[in-house]
Amino acid sequence: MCGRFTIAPLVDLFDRFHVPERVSLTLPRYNVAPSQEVPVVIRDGNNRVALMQWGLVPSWTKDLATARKPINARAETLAERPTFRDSLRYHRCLVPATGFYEWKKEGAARVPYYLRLRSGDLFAIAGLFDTWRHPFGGELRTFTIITTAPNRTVSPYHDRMPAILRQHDEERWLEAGPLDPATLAGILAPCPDDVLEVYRVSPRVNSPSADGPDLVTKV
DNA sequence: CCAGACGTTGTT
DNA sequence: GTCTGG
DNA sequence: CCAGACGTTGTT
DNA sequence: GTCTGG
Repeated sequence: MCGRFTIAPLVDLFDRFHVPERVSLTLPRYNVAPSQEVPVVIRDGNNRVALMQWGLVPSWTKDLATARKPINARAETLAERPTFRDSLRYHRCLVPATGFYEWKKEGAARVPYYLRLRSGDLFAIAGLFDTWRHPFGGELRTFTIITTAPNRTVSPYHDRMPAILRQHDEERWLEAGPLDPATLAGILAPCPDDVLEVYRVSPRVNSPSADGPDLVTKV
C-alpha cells in the first residue's frame, strides 16, 4: 500500500507539472503521513497546485468526526465504490512524490524500505480528491492515493504499491470526465519493473513526527 | 419504504 | 449522493 | 503507514 | 484490542 511518502523535489514542481501559477509550499518533506496537508496538482482551467489533506472525505459526508477518510483506493474496485466513484469521474489529481515507504514483515518485525525512481526524478501518483463543506462555512479539501498490484521490484516487499503514472498519462488523468474501464486499467497498471529501486532505511521513519533527509539514507 | 453504509491493509 | 439490506 | 492513547470530576 | 492523530 502506500501510507507514507516523500516530496523533496530536485526540480521545480511547478515546471514539472506545467503549473503557471506559483503558490507557497513548505517543502521538502521526507515523511508525509496521513492527515497531513501536501500539494496536489489539479486541472482548473490551467493546471494548479492546491494544498489538501491526505485522507478522502467525500462531499456527502454528514459527520466529519466519524468519517473514515480512506488514504488509499484500490484501482481494481474504485469505480464501484460510492466513496470514490464521483471523484473518479470529475476530481482526479496528481500527487507529486519523490519516493514512498513500504514496511516489510520480517518475522515479527516491520522493517521500513524506501522506494524511488532510479532516475531520482519527481513523479506523479494517481490520486482522487473531493471538497467537503462545513455546515457553517469553510471547505475541507482532501485526497486519496490509488494503489495497484506490485511489480516485480516491489512484490518482495509488499503486495500493493501506489499507482505511479507514466508521464504521458498525466495530462489525460487530469482531464475531467469519465474514463472507460479499459483505459482506466491501462493508466493505473503497475509501472515497469526497472524504473524503481528499493533499499532499507532507519526505523526512525516510523514516527510521523520525524522528518529530514536522513530518513531516506540507506542503512 | 427507511436505515445504514459508504475503505484499505494486515492479521487471525 | 447512492447503493444495499431489512 | 506507525505511534500513542485508551477517563472523569473537580479544582486551578 | 481498537481507535485517533500525525
